[in-house]
Amino acid sequence: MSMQTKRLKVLEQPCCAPGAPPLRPEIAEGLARRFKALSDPTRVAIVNRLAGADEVCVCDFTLRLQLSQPTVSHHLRVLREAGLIEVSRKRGTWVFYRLVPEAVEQLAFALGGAPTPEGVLATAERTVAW
Amino acid sequence: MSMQTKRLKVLEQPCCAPGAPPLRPEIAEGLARRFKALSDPTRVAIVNRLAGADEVCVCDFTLRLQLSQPTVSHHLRVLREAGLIEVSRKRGTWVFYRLVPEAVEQLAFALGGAPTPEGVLATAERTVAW
DNA sequence: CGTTTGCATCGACATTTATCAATGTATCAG
DNA sequence: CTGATACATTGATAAATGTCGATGCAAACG
Repeated sequence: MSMQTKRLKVLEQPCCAPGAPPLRPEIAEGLARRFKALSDPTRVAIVNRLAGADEVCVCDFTLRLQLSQPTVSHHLRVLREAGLIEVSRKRGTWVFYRLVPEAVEQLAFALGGAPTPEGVLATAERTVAW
Repeated sequence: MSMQTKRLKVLEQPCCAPGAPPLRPEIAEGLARRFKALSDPTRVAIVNRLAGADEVCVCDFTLRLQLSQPTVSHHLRVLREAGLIEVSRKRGTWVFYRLVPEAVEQLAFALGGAPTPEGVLATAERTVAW
């Protein structure tokens, strides 16, 4: 057993979909902390970009996003400390980040989303009937 | 055709699950705005309570939450303006709020959660295998 | 009518947050 | 070793946010 024990600190129960059971305060706090990591458009864009690739170089973000390099670094830190992303690799002076799919899944599950079969996909043909 | 045309302003595509397509900036902003509504423990607790009942009186929140009445009213306003909750009924001086399930589903879907068949349930036996 | 009750709004305040310039720190190229 | 590059950290600042007391307002009660 290599040190690969997956730690899942918080929240494995739905909270916000109809029928959800009452939440203990600390669970609500943990959820709020993760939602806060996604409460900024730049960070949503970062997560979205990471969702479309295996890993992305920080330099990619500093190029695309119209923000200073420290600001980008700040947003990456917030997402990292929320457990939504992690450093996947360092090559020379480059740093690559990747998504932590389990963390995103937990949030989706908390919101009542059924666990996706493969954790992948969910294409756009669910363009909603309304 | 009664006035029941459902308006779904924003975001009907996944954003943050592996394989998600690139997001237009305004979509990322709309998502961030809704996540921000859930970025506070009190508001998560409110949504959670609303998820467990058809409707809940404001007086119920002011009693349970350890906060002043104006503060509770503030949080309800934030959630309401985010489209996550709405006033369901007014009886005398009482005001009742209810969840807007479609709004929560949208967020779950954006995070890669498969659309729940009935919009209900998602029990706790998905206590994760880890 | 006046009073009470439940909730919203306003004004004030302390804390947090997003942002940038400046600086620190590895890593690579010469 | 020297310089350059990529990223992180620090410090500062303006804006946003959570909180509360005071006030406003509409509905019910007497």
